[in-house]
Order: sequence, then C-alpha cells, then structure tokens
Amino acid sequence: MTLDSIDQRLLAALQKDAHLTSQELGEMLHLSASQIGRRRQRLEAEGIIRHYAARLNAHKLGLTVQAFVQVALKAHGPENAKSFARLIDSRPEITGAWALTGEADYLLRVYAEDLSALNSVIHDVLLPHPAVARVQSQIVMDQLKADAPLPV
Amino acid sequence: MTLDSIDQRLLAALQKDAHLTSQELGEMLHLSASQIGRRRQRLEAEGIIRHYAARLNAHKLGLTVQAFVQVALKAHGPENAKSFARLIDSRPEITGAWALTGEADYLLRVYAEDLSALNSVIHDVLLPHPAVARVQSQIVMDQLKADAPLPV
DNA sequence: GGTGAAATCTACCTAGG
DNA sequence: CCTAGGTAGATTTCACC
Repeated sequence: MTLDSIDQRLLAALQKDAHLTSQELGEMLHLSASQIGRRRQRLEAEGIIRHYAARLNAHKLGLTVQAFVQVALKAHGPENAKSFARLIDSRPEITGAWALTGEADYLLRVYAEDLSALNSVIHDVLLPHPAVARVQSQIVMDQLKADAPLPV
Repeated sequence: MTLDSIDQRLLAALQKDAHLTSQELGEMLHLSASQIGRRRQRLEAEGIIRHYAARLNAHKLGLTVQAFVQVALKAHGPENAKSFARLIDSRPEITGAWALTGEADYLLRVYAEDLSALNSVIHDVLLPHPAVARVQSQIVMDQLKADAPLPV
C-alpha cells in the first residue's frame, strides 16, 4: 500500500511511456526485470495504476477546436443532476465534466472539428436540455500543458 | 492519412486499453493480427497516436483535492507570458494549463493532497509571481467524466 | 494474410537478509 | 518471513515472404 522511492519512479516512468519493458525499467531503476514486473502487477492490483491508454493527437484527428464550457443548471435537485449526467455521458465530444464550487455548476471540456461544431454542441445539445439554465464557453487559444502525469 | 472505419475502431479500442494485443484486436475488428500491427505502426508513425501512458488513481496517490484555477496576468506582453509558462512547467501539481478567450487569461488544473496544499499553490506559487494579477480557484466536488477518449 | 525468429511477460524457484 | 534475482514456457511483436 505504501509507495517507496522505486514505486514512485516506476509510476512516473510508466505515465510517460507505458510501453517501457521491465528490462528497460530495471536498468533505469537498478532492479531486476522480474522485480519490476512484480511491482507493476502489485500497483495494478491495488488500483493505483487504473489502466493503460493510447494518447492521440487531437489536431491530426481533425479536432482543431477545444473549449471549456461553464454550465449552470436551473434547479439544484438530484433529478436535474442525474438527467444532466446522462447527457454528458452520451456525448463523446465532451471529454471532461466536473461539478465545481462557486457560481457555475459544471465545467465541461469539449473537442470539436471547428467553431460551428462547437456552437452546435452548445445550442443543439446543451441549451435545449431541460435542466440547463445557461452556458458560457471559452475557447482554448493556447495549450501550455495538457494531461501531464500526476505528481508521485 | 485518411482514417477508415477500422482505423477509427482501432483508435477507440487503444484509447481504452493500450495493452490489447494485435491478436485480440484482430478478433474484435475481424482482421488478421499482422494487419492490425501494421495499422498500429502507421498510426504511430503519422503521429496520430502520440504515445501510450499509464493512468493512475489520484485518490490512491493521496491527491484528494482537485481544482481549476483561473489566472489573470498583469500585462499582456510576451515577456509576462513566457515567464508564466516557465512557472507552469516547473510545477508538477499543475497538470493542465490553457490560455482561454474571455476575461480570465489562463485556466489551470491543479491536484493537491489537501486544501492546505492547494492554498499553498495559490498563495505561495501563483500570487507571488510578478506576472500574476489575480487568481480565482474552484474546487472539484464531483467528477462526472475525466480524460475520456477523444471521439474518432 | 501468413510465418518464424527475437523479444517480452509471467509463474515458479532459489538465495540472502 | 519478506524481498531480490534467475530461469523456462507461453505469448507477442515485427520483419520478411
């Protein structure tokens, strides 16, 4: 359960490149490949490593517009919240959604092919939903850092 | 360069689980393992697949607080922006940073062990920086969706 | 689309503190 | 008793056909 310094460096390395072999990791961390494999299995079994994922280049997929959308709901009841959560789940272009403290209820991270597609998400998906009171979107002009590894 | 339906399903699958073997993917997509391997290599070479990364459980790492911080800079010059970008780069607890249209200049995604650690980032890291005019933080109360796969 | 050599993973075994 | 290192069989990848 407790992570020693080798676990921490192992997690840092696997967050940068999940395809590093136990051999390579062993050389980096001065440990045998078999021990690396055992530690990795333990970290997976404990759920500290949730899964391994391919990271794609959004621009090369044609997703040239990225935006954050703040959404306020009409009433703060569990009914509205559940209905809104189902909407979020159903839209693949919404890749992140968080309930926040403060004035706006939710923050959404949205990818779109162009500005018109982004506006379509706002006007044809979010605003027509009965639980949604108002939305405000801000377009990403520059991405200084994105989905960086968690500090370990 | 252009993606057919198999490429799209391949990318969707690899975003969910980067450790799927060519054999398994071939069975899912009704294609031979060698063809899957070739397509994967092509997608990597074209940069559509940027890399493979382990995804960790923030809570199990002790990072129980997550927040979004809006930052306004004092002046809109390249000097201030560069200096601020260096600050962002140097802080591992800031895992995302975007320059946005609208009133606030930047949106930061921050992980911290507790509220006091989050406040330390705001008061000891961000506010003392000469380029920073003001910050406003909103804590994540509920994560409906996080780092979902890109739509392909 | 298929094949085979090389690399990799994983379960098991042994040694040392 | 727990952690580290080594080994063999099964699996996977990848260059070639």
